[in-house]
Amino acid sequence: MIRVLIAEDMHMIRGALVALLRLEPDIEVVAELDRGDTIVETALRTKPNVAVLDIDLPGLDGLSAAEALHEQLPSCHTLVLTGLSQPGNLLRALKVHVRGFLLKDAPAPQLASAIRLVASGRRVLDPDLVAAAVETGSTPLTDREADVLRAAHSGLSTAEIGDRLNLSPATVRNYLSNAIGKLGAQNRLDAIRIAEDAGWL
Amino acid sequence: MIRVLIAEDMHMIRGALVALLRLEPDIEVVAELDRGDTIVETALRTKPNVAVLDIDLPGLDGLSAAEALHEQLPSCHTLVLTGLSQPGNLLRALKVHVRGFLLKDAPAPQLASAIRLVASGRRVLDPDLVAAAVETGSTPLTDREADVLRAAHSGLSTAEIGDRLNLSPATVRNYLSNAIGKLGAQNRLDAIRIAEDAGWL
DNA sequence: TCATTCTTGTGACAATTGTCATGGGAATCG
DNA sequence: CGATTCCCATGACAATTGTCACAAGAATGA
Repeated sequence: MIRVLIAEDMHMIRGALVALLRLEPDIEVVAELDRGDTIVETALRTKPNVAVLDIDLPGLDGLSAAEALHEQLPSCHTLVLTGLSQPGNLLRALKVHVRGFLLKDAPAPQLASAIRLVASGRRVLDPDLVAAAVETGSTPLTDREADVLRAAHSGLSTAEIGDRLNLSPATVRNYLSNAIGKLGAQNRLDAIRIAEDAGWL
Repeated sequence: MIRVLIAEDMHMIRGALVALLRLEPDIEVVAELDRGDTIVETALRTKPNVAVLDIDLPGLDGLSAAEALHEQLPSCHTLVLTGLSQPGNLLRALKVHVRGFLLKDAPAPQLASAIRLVASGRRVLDPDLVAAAVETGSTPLTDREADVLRAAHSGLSTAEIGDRLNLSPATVRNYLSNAIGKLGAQNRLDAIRIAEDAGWL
């Protein structure tokens, strides 16, 4: 029997996924969570073989949780289940020892089979996704550049970003200019779009 | 037996929702779709009592499909199932005679009960969502202002927006300035964020 | 018909944003 | 110990963006 922990913030989706898994005789859902910051403690208590994690979770994102989980409960392998195919996320996932990466757009039966494969120690990676991820590569942005872009993302002006990050407005503009250049964008809005689509944000 | 059509673009989610509904003895899923532009024809062929539609569908968005469906097959009532709670979408949904509006964040059992209520002619609306929708109201933007904001949304410069919409750059800036003012935003990025969150975009 | 709103445009001005050169301090890595 | 890369900052300049006043034609609706 494969013991599964599942973390997905939208209740109905989570319930539906659980219903899907209940149809499988060899799979048992031992924990359901709606946030990321309780994943490790719950896993330590319920000892799942596979953790199915959404990336976009409140509290702590799924990839950070996967990293902590790998350290504290190496016997539990992680399968990431995400909606958007942002290539940067796949690379980050591999770095934190995620064993499987599945899109919510994949055919429904693949969930159970991916869980079985991951449980048996194999990896589950869509070759097209891997190719796309390798092609786009990992982020060209420095930490600070990414910080500034994230702040700009919420519609703040240069001055406000400076306030929020304790930077001089001129420095903020420099970082944004760097980011715009590195991303091949035309302006900050364009840069935000590009970084977000790539999963670098 | 309640006949249900379900349209949701992410395959695994759709499959999971169907699995959830198969547990209900009085509900039968008669059609599964992954795009919006085939909803009406499929409904005319399969005669569902309830259409469960995601809003964000390729081909044709769920609300436009709901409108067409209401005209061509009035016996079929629509239940919208959406991820984000953009208040503007709820208002638009009511305008096109949608009978139920459910978030993917709602508890899983509510899907079946909402389907039963809608099938029996009742409405299913979360009071909190309705209140939020009434509070934010409908869009203050004119069609053109919304067009320009949408174009700006993809990171285009003023000149490019003008090219795309056949407007003088000065006119584009006027529209953006109007939109920024109406939305109480600080700049175009902020305006885009506000309009998007409200579901006005 | 008249008032109103929407669409489109101009020109001028102010404010913000993007670019570039330049510099110093901290950290990392051979 | 250098070399390199980040981080943070200035100042100056150019380009873009945001604001405002103003205007004319089209459409809508009372």
